[in-house]
Amino acid sequence: MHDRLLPWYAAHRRDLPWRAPERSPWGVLVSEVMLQQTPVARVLPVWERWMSRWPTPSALAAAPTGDAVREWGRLGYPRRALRLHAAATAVRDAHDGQVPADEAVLRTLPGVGDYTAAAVSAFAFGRRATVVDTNVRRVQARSVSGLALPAPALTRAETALAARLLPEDDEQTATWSVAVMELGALVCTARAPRCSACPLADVCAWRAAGSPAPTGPPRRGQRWTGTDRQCRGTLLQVLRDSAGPVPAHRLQAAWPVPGVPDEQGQAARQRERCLDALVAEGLVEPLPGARFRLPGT
DNA sequence: AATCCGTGGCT
DNA sequence: TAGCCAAGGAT
Repeated sequence: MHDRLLPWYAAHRRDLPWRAPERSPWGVLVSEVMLQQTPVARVLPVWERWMSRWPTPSALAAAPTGDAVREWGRLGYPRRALRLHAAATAVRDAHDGQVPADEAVLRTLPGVGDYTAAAVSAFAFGRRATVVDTNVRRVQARSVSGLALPAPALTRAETALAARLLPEDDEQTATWSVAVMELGALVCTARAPRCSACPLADVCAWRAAGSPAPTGPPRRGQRWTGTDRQCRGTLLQVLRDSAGPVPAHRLQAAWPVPGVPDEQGQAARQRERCLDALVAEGLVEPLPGARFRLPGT
């Protein structure tokens, strides 16, 4: 596989700023956190502004958390902004301001799980690490295991397979991992894979089996309308888009939104519950006089 | 282990 | 059009 995929990657790789030679480990960490469950196209402009404003972990750590939440914009999952700020603070206070290279140390940072720790160690420092994301899982499931899609949750076997597929040469492992991910992102996609453009097509176990349809239970979709997630997003958007403190009545006016049913005032209770949770999580700061704002802004 | 946590483009 | 899903993490 290596002699097929590595040349393909060299020819087709996207020139993303966090892959540029001059990017810092901090830039790589920021990109990996932003890319969690979020498409590249939406991350690009936010990453550029973020790195321009906060070129180092210490720079971010010196800013109010609310500034990070606002700069996060509409990337989604705004707790990631909070965790990235916390990670920057930990880097400043416990690691002399330098993003650590060791996977196990990275793993201790807020918002950094198994995937992100391996990715930063590999992509920012060139270390040997087993990087397993949804792209890697899908490419392996198809090309090696002959399955249309990977299992719902990451298995030990998948991690073991990813480790076994890494090139022996330590110098090549990071490039290999990003190449597998790039293939999953551009060719071996979840919905409509472009097998005719795939460098692995003639060795792919899934194709050899006749490209069978997915087996197992269909993924249950995430509801959205009327959920706490929609409510939280709506409340936070009001605060993001406001320069100063927001009176409670403006939040009350924002929820429920048109299209969301409000039986017996349940939407009002939901709004208060979500607002309380946002405050408890540190995404919103309550002020005297029934006003609210992004923390420290 | 299952669920929660945003957002918006794509088919 | 309404799901589907995108470089996961925390609990």
